[in-house]
Amino acid sequence: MPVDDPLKLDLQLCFPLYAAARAMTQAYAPLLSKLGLTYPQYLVMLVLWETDGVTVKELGERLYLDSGTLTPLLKRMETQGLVRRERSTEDARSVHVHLTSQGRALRRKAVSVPEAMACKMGLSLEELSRLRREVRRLFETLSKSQPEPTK
Amino acid sequence: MPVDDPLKLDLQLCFPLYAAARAMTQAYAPLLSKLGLTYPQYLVMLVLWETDGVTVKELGERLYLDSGTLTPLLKRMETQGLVRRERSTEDARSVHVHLTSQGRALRRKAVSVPEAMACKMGLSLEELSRLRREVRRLFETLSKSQPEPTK
DNA sequence: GTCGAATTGATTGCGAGCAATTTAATTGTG
DNA sequence: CACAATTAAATTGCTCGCAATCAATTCGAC
Repeated sequence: MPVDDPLKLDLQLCFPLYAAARAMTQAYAPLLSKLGLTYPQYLVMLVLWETDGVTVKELGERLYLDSGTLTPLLKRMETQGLVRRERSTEDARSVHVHLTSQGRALRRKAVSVPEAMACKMGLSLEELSRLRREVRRLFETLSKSQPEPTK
Repeated sequence: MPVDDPLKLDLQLCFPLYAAARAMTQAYAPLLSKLGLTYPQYLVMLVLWETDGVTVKELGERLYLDSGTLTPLLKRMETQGLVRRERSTEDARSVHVHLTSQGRALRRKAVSVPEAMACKMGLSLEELSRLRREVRRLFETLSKSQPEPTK
């Protein structure tokens, strides 16, 4: 098998990306479990702490997740007492997600999470921001390569 | 809410990483579905094309996946006729995974995948290799921050 | 105003991921 | 040899993630 085997080189970027993303959620786990959250649930809370009362659709647009993922996830969070789901009165198709007082209160326990993670990643601020920019660019390119059906 | 809110900054590296990894597997999907593979299954095939007959444990070490993920995945691949699972004769605890002739043949259809993906990612070779190095470093740091129980 | 198209969530079904436990086999220690 | 500790897979149970489909609602052209 040649050294420059394309099926070997292929393990180069995509696989590390895949492995790093999983390692990242695993690194979050011990921090978030103290808050009773998983990583995707934490992402939902980040959006809600910033903008309470968004619809499921808006949540999906911000997190790039669809209702098939969000609906059951939000139901679990509702059972936990972190959020309330309310169907809109103006447009009965949409559902708004509101923080409960418990959900708002959880924010105070979450403020230490980002620093703890930054520490675990062991990158300088410049490295972190450069890597972020590059990964985001890759994400955008990949997103566009998945052409949504032009209506 | 202050502009430098840590819970806002937090969306900066981890979330793009998480989103990019998902976008990446979605970009693979149309290419791999022609081969009847999912992305994790493709990873298993990459290892087997390189080293046929590895054990489940070795597969797990290379892909950072445990038997809880691999066992059902390999069973599906066995049902598809791509691999054969055989319990070792020397050590009946371990299971070796072998390619079938069909699994070996699939390699020819897979050789075009890496280039197609490289195209979708739209990065130069230098960008690609730099990003790979950085993501891999991040992965290694994160892995170490998850101390395996020292026995 | 009415009817067809579009939009929003919910549902279903399946394939990962992973923690925790279980089972079976092997190793090491006395 | 005996038996405790270790190891490798498998199993269980839960949470994503997403494609495909469905139901309810709203929009828009007429």
